[in-house]
Amino acid sequence: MTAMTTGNTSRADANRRRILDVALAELLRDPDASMDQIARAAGVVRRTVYGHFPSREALISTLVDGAVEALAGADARARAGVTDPAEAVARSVLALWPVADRYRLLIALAQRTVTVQGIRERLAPLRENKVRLLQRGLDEGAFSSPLPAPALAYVHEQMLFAVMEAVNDGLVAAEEAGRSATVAVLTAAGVPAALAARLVAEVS
Amino acid sequence: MTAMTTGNTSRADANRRRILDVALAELLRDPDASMDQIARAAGVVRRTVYGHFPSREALISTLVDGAVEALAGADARARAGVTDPAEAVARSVLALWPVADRYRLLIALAQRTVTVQGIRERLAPLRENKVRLLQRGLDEGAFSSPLPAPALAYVHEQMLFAVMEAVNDGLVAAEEAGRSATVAVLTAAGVPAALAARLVAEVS
DNA sequence: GTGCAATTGCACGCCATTGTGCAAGTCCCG
DNA sequence: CGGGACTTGCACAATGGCGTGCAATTGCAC
Repeated sequence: MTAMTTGNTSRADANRRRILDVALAELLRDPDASMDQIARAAGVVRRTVYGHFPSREALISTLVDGAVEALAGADARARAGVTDPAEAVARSVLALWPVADRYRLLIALAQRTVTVQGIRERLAPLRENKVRLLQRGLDEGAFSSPLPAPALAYVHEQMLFAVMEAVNDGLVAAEEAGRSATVAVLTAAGVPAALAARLVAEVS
Repeated sequence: MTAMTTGNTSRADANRRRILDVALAELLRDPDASMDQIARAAGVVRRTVYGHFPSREALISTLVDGAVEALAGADARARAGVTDPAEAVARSVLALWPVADRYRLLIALAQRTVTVQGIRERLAPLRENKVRLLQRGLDEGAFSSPLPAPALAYVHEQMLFAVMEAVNDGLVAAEEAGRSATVAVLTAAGVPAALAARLVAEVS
């Protein structure tokens, strides 16, 4: 059992992956889900989870690492070589949307003050990129808001969360959600609604 | 001790009030704050809290009741006799802002799936009013959004939460926050930024 | 000042959860 | 068909929270 650290059997690998997958879903449903709930949902006994992850903290931390990597990657790829702030935001949000949806749990966890050490910290670089982009847009007059760029970044994040909730509650169609959210975010940044809609239509 | 239910001594009343106040602050800092944390913060022993509230649930429920009442009252008063949708939203948000800030804990609690029975339910009437207002604005062309009115309501709520966070983190000045948040909300609803700013300046 | 309500300071019992230990299984690779 | 990696099924100790009981104490009001 201690040898699981080498973890190279197919069975063990599959289990580990499934535990992570299920944990994501389960923690999304309830951020306080116990190890037992997660284990059962993964079709495994609690003891087995501890074979793969030394602690609850470690399990969540692994989840966070994966999420941060996926988010940062998607954002970087989407914005590569784009100079227009509005278009950059549009591409970024469109690309981030599915990833953020999958890892939505993080947003929920990051909102709670008491959680895994440093979720916010690990997301900070990503956020800083966004703040810089927004600042540039405000400076160039592409955006317009009474809020300073960092606050606007908060607002954008929360807006995504809100739209995800709306999808969850059946208020918005899943296929449309990404585009709608992007238009909404641009609009909130002061881009005229018509322009935002056109831009998103072109880009996606 | 059982007689505390009649609760008419000034001392008991003061304590009860202080417990509620402190609980609000403490639960805001950490939604999972224990009864002991709350009691200590209120300068009282845990046992005393149970003298005033039969359970943790009851304590929070009392908090929720107060919040819902305050919010509903402020909203109704602010919108009385206002017909223009944009102006109604502006007045509503401006009036709701300080109350929502005080009871911000609720938003945090309402976001968590597992909490006190029916926070969402008790806030539902307030939300429905807002949805109707947004719908009317969309119909009349005052607002513009790819999101349906109920989803837009979610977005507005989350935006307020985001701005409160921004204030908390020192990104926005507290005195400006209410107006800024209102402009941001109107902008997100598709009201041109300049118009939103002017409207808020007139109204506040 | 005295009396009564309120508060305190223990004492419980209960329950959920976390993390570990260990022996007996099970599965699959070679 | 072995044999080693993985899993299971207990059992355990340690926290830590909730809600309650009761005797002793405090403090306000009258």
